[in-house]
Amino acid sequence: MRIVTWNVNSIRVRLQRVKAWLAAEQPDALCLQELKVEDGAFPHAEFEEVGYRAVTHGQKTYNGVAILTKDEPQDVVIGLDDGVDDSQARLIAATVNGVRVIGGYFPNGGTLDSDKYPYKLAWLSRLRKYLETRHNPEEDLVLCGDFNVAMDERDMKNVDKWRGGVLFNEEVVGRVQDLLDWGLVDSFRQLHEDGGMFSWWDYRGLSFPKNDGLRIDHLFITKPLLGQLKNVRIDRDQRKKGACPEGSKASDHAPVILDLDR
DNA sequence: ATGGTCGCACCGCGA
Repeated sequence: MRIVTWNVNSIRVRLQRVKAWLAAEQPDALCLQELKVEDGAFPHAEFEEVGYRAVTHGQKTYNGVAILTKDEPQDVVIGLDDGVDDSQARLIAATVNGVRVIGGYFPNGGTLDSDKYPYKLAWLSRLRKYLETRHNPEEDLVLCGDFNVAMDERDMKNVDKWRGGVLFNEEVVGRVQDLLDWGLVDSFRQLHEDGGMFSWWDYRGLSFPKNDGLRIDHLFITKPLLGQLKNVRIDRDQRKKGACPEGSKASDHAPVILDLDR
């Protein structure tokens, strides 16, 4: 079974690339972030052409998440659904072939002194509560997405550039560690002790050619899935411009691919 | 040469 997370930075701009990638890689579940489109304008028919259906939680201009599957997803839950007044579409969950898949576009946080930063901290705490109230660590569960948090100095090239910022500081690492402490394991780290492998490179400043990246896109799994953990890899080629004009532009994130023995 | 980007939507904001 193959489960993937990919921040596509606009599904409309990335449509041809994602379609071609789906046809080639055939994941069982693809979690998408930053759709930047309302649900009514999501290109369902395009994905049906390559054998996928989608459940979406979109909004205009910003954010937006979806799960694409071959088989019908079960028990779809939209958002954190915790009673908090929150207009930002950042979470979607569904059971796919017996695995609970939760895909999130975690808040970036802006800067430490912006009002977006406390929202990020609160959102991370709300997600921990979500796991506590709806799930238990004995389930077969994958929490994946663009976490906008790097967990370790190995997961960035230029530590001095990022340390203390919104993507890598004691506070946000602690909040994501709280998610792990609920009963999750970083599947990528489980199989790759070495660093230097990244999932996001800023569009600015020639970050990708310099490989000035961060590993902020994660697939966390519960312990019952550890025994089925086969492979995790980052498809770095998808950060590169493609050959065909229509699908040439790349997202600033690469897909991260989890393969389970099941 | 010490900068350098995207996407959206409307020219500024978010990343």
